[in-house]
Amino acid sequence: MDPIVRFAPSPTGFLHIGGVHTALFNWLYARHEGGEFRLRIENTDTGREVAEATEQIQESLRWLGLDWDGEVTFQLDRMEHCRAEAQRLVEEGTAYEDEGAIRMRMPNEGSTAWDDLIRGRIEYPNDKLEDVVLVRADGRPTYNFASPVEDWLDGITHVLRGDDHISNTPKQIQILEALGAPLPQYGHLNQILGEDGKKLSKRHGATSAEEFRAQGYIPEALVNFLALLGWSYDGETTVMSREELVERFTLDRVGSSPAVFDFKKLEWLNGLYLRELPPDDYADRLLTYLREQGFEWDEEIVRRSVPLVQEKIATLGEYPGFAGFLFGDVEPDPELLDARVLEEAERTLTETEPFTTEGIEEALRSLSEQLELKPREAFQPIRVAVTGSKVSPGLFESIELLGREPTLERIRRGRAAAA
RNA sequence: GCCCCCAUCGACUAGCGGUCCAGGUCACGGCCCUUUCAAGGCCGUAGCGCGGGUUCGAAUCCCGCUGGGGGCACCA
Repeated sequence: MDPIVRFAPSPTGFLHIGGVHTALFNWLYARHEGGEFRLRIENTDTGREVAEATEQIQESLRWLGLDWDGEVTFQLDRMEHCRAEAQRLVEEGTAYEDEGAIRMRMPNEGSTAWDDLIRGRIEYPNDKLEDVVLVRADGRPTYNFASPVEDWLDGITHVLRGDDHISNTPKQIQILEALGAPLPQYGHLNQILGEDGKKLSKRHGATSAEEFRAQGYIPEALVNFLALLGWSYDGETTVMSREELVERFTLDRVGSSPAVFDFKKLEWLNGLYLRELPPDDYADRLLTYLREQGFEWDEEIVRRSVPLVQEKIATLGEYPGFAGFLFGDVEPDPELLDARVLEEAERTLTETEPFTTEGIEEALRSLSEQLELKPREAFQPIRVAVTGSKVSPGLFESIELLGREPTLERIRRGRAAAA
């Protein structure tokens, strides 16, 4: 039987990276096994629901390429069904009314156990199980009731979720058994922690898929990175495409210990994926990114700048700071300028023919020789005057792309500022 | 407090009793390349939490401890 799994976020805000991790593992499992991956919004807590969240979660999943099967379902839509099931339990005597709410009687002896897909056998003493509320006094089912009922309704065969749900599992198993429903198999994924070993939160940096997107990370990198948090193929292979991940993903290689989110490694992976992109693709993504971030820069120049930046930046977010000089004035630090060098550079570049990367390089190299300066000594003031920074794309390419007049203009201004 | 889960380099991990004086990747350090910054190449530092067992033999199995995390809601 093909597995049916689900990702069931609650719409309380942006999709948290931990949620992405859970969604990814479910998705990889479903795709690898040829099963189904469903998306269900757990919105029984109407009080905490954020209006935009439902759409944002879907948008994030689409961006990441985690496509789901069938229609998105909403927990609240199944409210009536849940109520009816709860009523049935009351009639059968396994549940009872308590101040308007319906609670289920939990056993006090023995233990509830299951063979966790990734942790092996877990036993939970029943005397620690409280009589869980199935339906609130206002008629809305609780998460711990609606969730298993829906898993049953949807024919979910495998529940893969964060290990913070371990203590909910015995309750849900008891509920399903009382209902006479089949049990899915449960697997509890490892938690993702911040650098300090605490649960990943705001103060560690970006925590939502949206934030990573805004910082210029691309889905391939994020997916590859997250897959490696709690799963490995052979311990040696690090870089894997989405297809390779799907092909290689198996539950028996999923680990159970918590993993610290390593932003540096993500950045490295992102840079790697960015560098491997075909230039046209890179340009398209960069353009889309810049537009999303509110930069309305000339498309042609952005495209032509791709070869200058692709090897150099690890996130798209670095582009404005790195190549922004191509689109607007710069404010160089006068301390880093050098009037004599700039005067000679202006003279040289006025006459340079052809005004191409090669021509410019040749001209400036002979300039540095004339001035008896090391290349770096001669080029740095020019770089600063032209790009406004000590760090920039290749100088000659940058000058060619900027154009002769704008370059000369900046050098003139640099001379004035230096003097 | 009670219950549950987890435990290999700073980080992610490989290792499922001998082939491990523990391998890969990021980070870090050094060197090379070099117009800056990256990228790239080469080299290197660094780890089985502790204590008991089991066994001819343990990072690998068992127990305890310690440490970390999670849960104990009419939140999800």
